[in-house]
Amino acid sequence: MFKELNPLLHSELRLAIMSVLLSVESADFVFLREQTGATAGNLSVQLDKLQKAGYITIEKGFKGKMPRTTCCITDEGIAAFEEYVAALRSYLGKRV
Amino acid sequence: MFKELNPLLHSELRLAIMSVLLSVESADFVFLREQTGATAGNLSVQLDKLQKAGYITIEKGFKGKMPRTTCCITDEGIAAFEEYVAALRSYLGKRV
DNA sequence: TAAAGTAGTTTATTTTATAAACCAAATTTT
DNA sequence: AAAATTTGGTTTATAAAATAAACTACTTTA
Repeated sequence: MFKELNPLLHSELRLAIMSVLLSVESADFVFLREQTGATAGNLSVQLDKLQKAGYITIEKGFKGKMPRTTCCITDEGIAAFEEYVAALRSYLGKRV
Repeated sequence: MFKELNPLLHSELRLAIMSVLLSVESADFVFLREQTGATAGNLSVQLDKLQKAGYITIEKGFKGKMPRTTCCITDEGIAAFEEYVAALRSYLGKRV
C-alpha cells in the first residue's frame, strides 16, 4: 500500500540540500546555508550524513585564502531522490 | 525558497494515517494498523498526536463486546494535509 | 479454568534534529 | 600592531521524535 520513505531523504533540511544540488550541479557551503536557511552546524551535520550515504560528494579547498567546501550530488543521490519522490506518491495520491 | 514542512505531517506513519483517512471518511484502529503496517503502540501514539493537533477525531465505543476506536479526518486536517503537499512541491520541483 | 487472542495504552529506548559552543584563520578597527 | 570582528566551518550537548517492548483489560476458545 505505502512505499517506504527513505529516512535519509525524509528530512526537511536534507531534502532541501538535495533539491538545491539537483538544480545546480555544484554548490558551496555558504550558498547551501543561504538557500536552505539552515544554521551552519545543522548544515554541516546533514551534509556529512548525505556524503556517508554516497548521495553527495564533498570537496574541501580554498577560494583565495578562505576555506571553501563544495558539494555535488552523485548519480546514486539522484536515483535515491527519484525513488523517494515515487514513494511519496503512494501517500499523496493524485495530489502530486 | 523552501516552504516549511509541517512537522506533524512530515512523519511516515502520520502521513500514512492521514492518507488513509482522506480516502475513507472513517477507519477503525485495526483497519489503520493493517493499512499502514504499523505496530499497535506506534499507531496509538501517532493517532493521539494527530487528535491533539485537531487533525482527526477519535471515538471510542464497542463492536459487540470488543472495544472499537474509530477515526475521522477533520476539515482542519484536510487543510493541513493540502498545505503540506503544497509545501512539498517547493522541494520537489517539477517532479510532482 | 487455563491458555491464547484482541484491542489497545504506557513506558522505555534508540534515533534524529537542532542549537549552542567552539576553533582556526582572515579581516577590520582603533 | 594589537584587539576585536567576521568567515567558514566542526564538535558537542540538548531537546524532540520515532519506535519497540512491556503491559492492561477483556474475550474467546480448548
